[in-house]
Amino acid sequence: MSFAKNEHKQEQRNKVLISALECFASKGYDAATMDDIVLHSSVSKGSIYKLFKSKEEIYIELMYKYTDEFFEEINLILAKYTTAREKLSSLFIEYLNGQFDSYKLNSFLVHFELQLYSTRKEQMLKLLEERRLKRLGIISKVISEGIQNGELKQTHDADVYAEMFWAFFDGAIETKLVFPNFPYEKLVIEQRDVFIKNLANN
Amino acid sequence: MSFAKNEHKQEQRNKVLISALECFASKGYDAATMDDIVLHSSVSKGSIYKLFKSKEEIYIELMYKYTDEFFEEINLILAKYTTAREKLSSLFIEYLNGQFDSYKLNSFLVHFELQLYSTRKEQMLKLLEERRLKRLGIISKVISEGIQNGELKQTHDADVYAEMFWAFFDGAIETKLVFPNFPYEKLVIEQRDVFIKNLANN
Amino acid sequence: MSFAKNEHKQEQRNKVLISALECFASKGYDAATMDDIVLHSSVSKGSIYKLFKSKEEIYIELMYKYTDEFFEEINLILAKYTTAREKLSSLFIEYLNGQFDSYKLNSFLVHFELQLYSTRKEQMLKLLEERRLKRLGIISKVISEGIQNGELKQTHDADVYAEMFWAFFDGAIETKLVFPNFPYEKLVIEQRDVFIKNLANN
Amino acid sequence: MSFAKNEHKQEQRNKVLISALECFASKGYDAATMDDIVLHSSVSKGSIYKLFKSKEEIYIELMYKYTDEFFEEINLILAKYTTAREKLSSLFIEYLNGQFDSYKLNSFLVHFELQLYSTRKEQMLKLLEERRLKRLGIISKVISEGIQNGELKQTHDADVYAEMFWAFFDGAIETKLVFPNFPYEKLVIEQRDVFIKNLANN
DNA sequence: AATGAATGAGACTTCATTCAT
DNA sequence: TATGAATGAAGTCTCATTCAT
Repeated sequence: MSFAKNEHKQEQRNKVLISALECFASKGYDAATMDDIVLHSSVSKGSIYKLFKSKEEIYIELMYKYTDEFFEEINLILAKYTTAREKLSSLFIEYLNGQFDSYKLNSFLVHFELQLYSTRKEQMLKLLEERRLKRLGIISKVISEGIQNGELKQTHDADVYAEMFWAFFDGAIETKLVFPNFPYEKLVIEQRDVFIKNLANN
Repeated sequence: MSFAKNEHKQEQRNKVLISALECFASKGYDAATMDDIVLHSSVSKGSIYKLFKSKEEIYIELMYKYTDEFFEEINLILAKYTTAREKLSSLFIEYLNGQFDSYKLNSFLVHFELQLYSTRKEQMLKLLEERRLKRLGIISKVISEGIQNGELKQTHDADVYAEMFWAFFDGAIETKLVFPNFPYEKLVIEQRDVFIKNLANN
Repeated sequence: MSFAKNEHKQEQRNKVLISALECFASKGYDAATMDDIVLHSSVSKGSIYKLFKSKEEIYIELMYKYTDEFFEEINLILAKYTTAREKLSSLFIEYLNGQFDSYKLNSFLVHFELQLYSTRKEQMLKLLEERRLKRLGIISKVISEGIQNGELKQTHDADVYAEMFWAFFDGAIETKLVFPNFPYEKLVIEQRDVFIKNLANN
Repeated sequence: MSFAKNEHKQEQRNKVLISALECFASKGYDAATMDDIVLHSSVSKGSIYKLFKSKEEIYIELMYKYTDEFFEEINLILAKYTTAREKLSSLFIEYLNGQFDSYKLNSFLVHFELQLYSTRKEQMLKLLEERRLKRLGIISKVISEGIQNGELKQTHDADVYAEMFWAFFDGAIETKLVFPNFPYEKLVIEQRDVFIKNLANN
């Protein structure tokens, strides 16, 4: 396949994925139909099935896309800072301050649903487990480094605090997705202070 | 309707709800069919439709059931203790220590999915919002009382901490549901300590 | 069976038939359910099935009832008059002047539907054919007698005019049933004049 | 959509409509199933539901088709003649002489049933009312013109006679549909003579 | 290569009839 | 005898996927 052709294919795939994300977000994975995606993406059904094996494959690809973007953003932020406290603080503020655009909101929503969906799909679960550990590792590493350089308390278990970091965000973001009145930003600020104060070597 | 008949009807409803919970948990709401529920509950299709208007009504009833049981358990625990610290601590330990039986796990799973599903159903959302505020109020009240009697720091906002309380659990329980390896119990212990230490007056 | 019991049975049957007529009229035979009839008649389902073999049997019984009442009314009117002209005229005016109560309207509606329905039920068709010929004979006889006693023109065929008599009414009543604006009464008056003038000897 | 595709679609729609007409005629609207229509038309269920929104929509479309064909035939006949008497006479003879093929018989049968069915569907009733008035207008106009040019008696009300015209046909055709022995043709001839003689200026 | 018409399995739901109480 | 809960066959409609053009 020539380069140009391959590029076209990638564009098409992206068009489909972006449309699918909106369809899945607005109707749910099951309720969204391939026709919805065809309409929304302006890519014909035949072409979609050339690009993706099935509706479920689109779902899975969306997960990859979400994951890639997720790590990219996280790493981008972390690279800007040097101390553990700055890194953690900036994640709270820069990435997760809740000023999400609709694309990001949809991504989160669809991702949460997919995670529960994957409960029944061993294969998907494995992929998600990997991503979970990777996500954990990133924060764990930041904390470990902070501990090693004396910034953070030695008494704390980096892994456990990394889990706590994400548990909070998962819960808070999901709540925000479902309940628009949820005071997400206020919570994030408070949690940041509590979290860092707890870890910090005063 | 006589008492005996009404009781029978309640039993049947319960049978269906319990079966539906398992079906929804093991396949997902959309993928689970009425035939699945018929098979699992040994209640005929016609009878199920006499008991419930639609598949979705079963889903909603399940939410009510879950909510009722949830508040019942929480209140039972809180009634056993007097100080705010004991109350909070016992919630972490007694209710949420993660020794969940399969019924409870299924309830959580189905409830999380329903919550995301309800994103697209205004009416369901209202009910969930009510429940959310009620759940919030329970913890908020415990914290407020602790603040008033000097047990907890006056500087903290009871509502914000109540939100943090639940955000953590939502995130942790969901993670536990999806990833069996997730060290839920260890996390809960740690979070309890951090949470209470943060709130407590020295 | 004792007399009292038998009478009770007849009463029950009547209750069911009257209710079924309203249900069939308001929803159509197919759309009306046995539960509708149960509700409307306050006769339990078990009892209805003791009284009638099936829903269709109720339909058929309704036809018998309609037919009996039809002939009774017609004969009552005819008995009051002596000349052919008076008899015909009075049928136009007394029986068919369109001041139908809702019971009669329902009877007509259900009867028309049943007639078309019976197209596919050989057995019912036979019964209807009999009734049709009987109905025809009544008018035919009136006309024949009028011809014989010189009241009406000898050149006319009594059977053909009898058919015309009923064809008009069938068409007019059906139209009236469907279209409330249809000027039924005006038409009946005019048709009476035309019909009788045509038959009458000067 | 290209012309060829659109044409194909029209053909398919027609295939389905013709099959549905036969199914509705032979079993009745309610008793006829979509599977019957699928089998009879050799158009798959999915395709039928692409072509028509629901079973009822097929019914309604059938009404439109019937109506269109009805007016086309009537107008074709009327266009061939000039005098009112000829026009009326030709309608009796050419259109309504009863030499109906099975397609026309089915159309009449289904149409009569639909008319009664529409009693409970306000929207359908409106459409039928329009058609009724249009049908009335055609005959009314013929008679009015005959009156104006002195062919027909001035004393008669064109509208009333137009109503009588159709009432007779409705009754006669319905009777013919149900009872094959009904002497429809003989009746039409007689009715024509009576009807025209009554109107004609000797 | 791209399209979208065609397919038909399978979903939810209804309701005439039966039968245990 | 009278009841109405229980049944499950059968209905309408949807939609992921295929394939001829």
